[in-house]
Amino acid sequence: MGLTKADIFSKEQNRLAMLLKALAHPARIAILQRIMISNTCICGDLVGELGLAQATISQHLLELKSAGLIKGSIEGTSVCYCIDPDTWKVLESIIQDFLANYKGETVCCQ
Amino acid sequence: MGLTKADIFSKEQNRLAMLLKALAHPARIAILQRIMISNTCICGDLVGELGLAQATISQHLLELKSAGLIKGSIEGTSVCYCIDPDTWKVLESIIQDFLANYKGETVCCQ
DNA sequence: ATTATATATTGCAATATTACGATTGATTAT
DNA sequence: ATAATCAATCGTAATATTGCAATATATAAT
Repeated sequence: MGLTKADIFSKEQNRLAMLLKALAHPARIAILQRIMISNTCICGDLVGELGLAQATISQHLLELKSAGLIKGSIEGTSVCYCIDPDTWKVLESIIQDFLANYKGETVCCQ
Repeated sequence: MGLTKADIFSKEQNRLAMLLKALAHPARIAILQRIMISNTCICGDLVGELGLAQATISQHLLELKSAGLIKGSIEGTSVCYCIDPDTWKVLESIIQDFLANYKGETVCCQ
């Protein structure tokens, strides 16, 4: 069907999956790294740096924005993007919580 | 096209995106949580616990296995799954590295 | 050998994602 | 006003994902 049955999972499971999905593309990883490494907003530098068409990058930016991971502000003729600190904190927190469930190697399955 | 241009990104970016993609579904989150919370391998308990058909769960398990996140061993007529500790360590490490790029709130984009 | 049980695979339909060219909209410079 | 620049949106094609019924496979029990 191609349609996730979101209703049978918890709010937290859906939220984590949604955020991870937004991250789960090399172009979006690259965009976020570029923003974070600059430690500032970046304005339009992305096209040309990544080897993707302008429309494609705009689409990836929209996905990151829809997930709440970044926010953009119009700066003259270009648009500046930066990490949305609120969502980013949530992301860090729920990823930590998820990974913390792992208690280390087990002695089964040998 | 629907085909990611993996060749224009770094090995690390592709690897992180691949692992996050394997995680980025509420059913697979739920499966991993179930395995981790048991702190042992789990054998066939998944069908019935999640509200998905057996074929669907089998498919999600295959995706987790293909990404290297879990491994399975045949135990009589059922199959036991557990976290693959090697890949899991890599996952924790590269997620930490990725998140560590964030230097905190900036003063731009106001 | 036959049956029961558990998981994997196949085939299919519905929907989502990725990518890009072309176009549009908005702002700045001339 | 006009042109230039930048980013968003639209339309489209190719491919991927999600989900399940049906079937196949493999082991255990009778």
